[in-house]
Amino acid sequence: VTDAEPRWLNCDEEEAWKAMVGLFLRLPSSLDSQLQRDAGISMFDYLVLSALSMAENRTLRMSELAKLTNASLSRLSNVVSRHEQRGWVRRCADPTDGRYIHATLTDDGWDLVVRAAPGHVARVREIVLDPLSPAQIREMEAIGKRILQEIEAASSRSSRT
Amino acid sequence: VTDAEPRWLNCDEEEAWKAMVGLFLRLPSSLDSQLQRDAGISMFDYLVLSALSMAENRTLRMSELAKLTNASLSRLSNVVSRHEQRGWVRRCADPTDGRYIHATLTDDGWDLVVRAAPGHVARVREIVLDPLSPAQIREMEAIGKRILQEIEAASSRSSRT
DNA sequence: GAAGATTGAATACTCAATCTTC
DNA sequence: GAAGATTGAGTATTCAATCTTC
Repeated sequence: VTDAEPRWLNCDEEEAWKAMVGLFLRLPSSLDSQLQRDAGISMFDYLVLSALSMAENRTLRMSELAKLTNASLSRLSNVVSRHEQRGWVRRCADPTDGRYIHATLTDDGWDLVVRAAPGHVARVREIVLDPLSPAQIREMEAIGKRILQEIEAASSRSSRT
Repeated sequence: VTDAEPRWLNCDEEEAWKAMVGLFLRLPSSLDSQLQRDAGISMFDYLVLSALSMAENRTLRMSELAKLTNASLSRLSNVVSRHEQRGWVRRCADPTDGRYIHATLTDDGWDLVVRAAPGHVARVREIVLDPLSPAQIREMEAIGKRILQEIEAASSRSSRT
């Protein structure tokens, strides 16, 4: 919030940014449409269920699950409610501290993840991993982590108001 | 859709993919929240208005605008309806071919873009461009374009059914 | 009939307000 | 009172169906 003339993007920056914007507008829908067609769930549904499938006892606290899936607690809560209604997940309070809620993947939920995983991984390989060189894959990781770190910093700056 | 054992991700791929997923789940909300706070619009609203602001006569066909903003025609149509109600955009049929609809940025829409741009660009610099080296910015462009190309290919494969 | 565009219904997301447990 | 979690209202997105114009 300064009055100085903003530093507009130069040509290279502009191009790179446009590619990035295109990516995060198109990649999610591309992954969603494969999963929706083949398993009837969204990418975010898959993230939630697969995070549970890899957890000890197929169980995680809601707040842990939210961190793992990059979601707000509110969004996660809504999504898990739907999952519970469809019988994929069960929730119950932590006996040692009632504030924590444990979400557990049911057998039906497990079966769904097992059925959905191969097609999802194949699509991720097809459009992301296989077209890139190993060096590019490493570079993508570095770039992604660097930006995530800044997002984290920016959001904690604005939250301590 | 093959029965062969799927090629699961190795460690490096897993890490890189997780970073990418985190990125496209968090980056949009980070950009949205800055624009929402400072200008009362979403990132996608900004993309639409700013695309018009850079077009000849501040005017584009709906279908062109959809391509530029990576949106479906249906999503764009809904968004532009709202923009029209707020007086930021006007639509009228192409006199030479009534199937085409021209969307034109109004003076109010222009003012909004002008007001919103500096803060948005500053946020993009802050969390994306400035933390990366010039080489990384070039690499990000290459990676983004490569993946977009595959997404394009995959979607045209599935549409010619 | 095909391309461009819109509509409406179903679904999902966001934000602020609320509730519970410690 | 603060952390964890949920709720509901308002808004946005998606998908299929429809409408127009050529």
